Amino acid sequence: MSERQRAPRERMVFSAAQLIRRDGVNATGMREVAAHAGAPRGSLQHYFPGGKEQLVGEAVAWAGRYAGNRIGRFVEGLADPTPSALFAAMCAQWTDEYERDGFGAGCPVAAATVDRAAADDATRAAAAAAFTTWRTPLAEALTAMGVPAGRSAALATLMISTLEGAILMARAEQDVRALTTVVRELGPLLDAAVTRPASGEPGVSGRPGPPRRS
Amino acid sequence: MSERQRAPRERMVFSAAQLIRRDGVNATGMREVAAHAGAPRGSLQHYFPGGKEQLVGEAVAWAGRYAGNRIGRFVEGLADPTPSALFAAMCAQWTDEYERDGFGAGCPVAAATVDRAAADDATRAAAAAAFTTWRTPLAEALTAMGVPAGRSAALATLMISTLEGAILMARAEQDVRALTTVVRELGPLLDAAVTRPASGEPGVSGRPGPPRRS
DNA sequence: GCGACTCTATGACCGCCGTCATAACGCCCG
DNA sequence: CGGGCGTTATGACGGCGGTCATAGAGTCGC
Repeated sequence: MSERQRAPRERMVFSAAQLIRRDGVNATGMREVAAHAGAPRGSLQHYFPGGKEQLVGEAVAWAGRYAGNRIGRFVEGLADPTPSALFAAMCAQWTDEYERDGFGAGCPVAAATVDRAAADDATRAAAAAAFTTWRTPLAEALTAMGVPAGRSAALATLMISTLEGAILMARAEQDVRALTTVVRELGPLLDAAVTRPASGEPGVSGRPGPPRRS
Repeated sequence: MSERQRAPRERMVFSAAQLIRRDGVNATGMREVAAHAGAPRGSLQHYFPGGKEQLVGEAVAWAGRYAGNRIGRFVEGLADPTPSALFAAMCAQWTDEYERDGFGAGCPVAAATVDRAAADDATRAAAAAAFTTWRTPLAEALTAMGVPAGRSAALATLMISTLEGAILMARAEQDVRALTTVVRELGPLLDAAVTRPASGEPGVSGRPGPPRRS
């Protein structure tokens, strides 16, 4: 159970997330996950004695962590740390993927919610937790950008909701139009929520600094 | 039940939409649809020789038409015909359902997209068409409310994207918080897009002055 | 009565699913 | 060398999936 090995079990979780992203939870078979991860079939019941529910749950949790971590990296990479620029970066990750690799995959958390919210409460809760681990650092980033603390959580919810819906529409239409549209339309509203000149850069807060304009 | 004899086929489409809404496309069986509709199993291949793909396609199309028709009825029922009020009505349909019947079901078009976008292009196209039959009357309603014609389609896309994402989050969290939040946060932006005092809205006389608040 | 047609009814086929049972392998420890 | 244990390897089982094939009911014009 040490982390000396880089990939046996973890690769299966990652593969599960990828396949769920593409085909949904129900259409993703356990054997398929093992094959995709290049892992032996017998490892499934060894690493995931809780069966598919456990595997899906970990895949969803992984996706939530990934999305949450991306927030920090987005903020770091922004030349202009405004809410609209952050939202644009979040959406750009999807437009880039869609233009590069096609519209084959969506958000695994959305897939888990659609396929399992009614039937499997554990997976539903995992999806809710994933949304939280995504929303929390996003709200903190907004606060650091100058959005009032009471408003940040609401705007984070709005941003994630809009992005999720735009991903859905983009996939259905096989066109990034929805993603680019929501970026353009929602941006001004997000920036208008900034009331003070943006405190500390990512993570560290409390240090007042002048807003860097382009 | 007089309708019981009136609509054997239509009931199956409706039942399919309901079950897809709850469990997703893959988890919804043909036998289950027939049973839910109170229809004989043999009617499936009679009315839907195209198999599950046809049934799902018609269910998605039905959902799109339903959503599109709701727009008109929402506009008629609004005391104050503003974009934010329309968006609030659209979201209220979901909060009402969730508070009344629980979080058992989501949007069937979203479910079809998640489950079938990668594997079944016909269903994916049906989902895209459903989004269009939903977005078109919405954009027209916005234009009638005074939103510039060039802006209406973009705002309609934004509204539907946000609503779809909020539905997703609400289901995962089993809490209407996401829905109420996006209504509150997005409303001002929508109303700010109104530039002229609402032209010919369906059946109601125009009001003087730009609409403010809701 | 009698086709013709629409609809219903049922059973079988084949395949994939998740899970379980069981056994072998690989390697370090004693 | 001989266990012990984490891991891998197969095979079987029961169930459900969509679809096909075929035959039965009901009804209507003639």
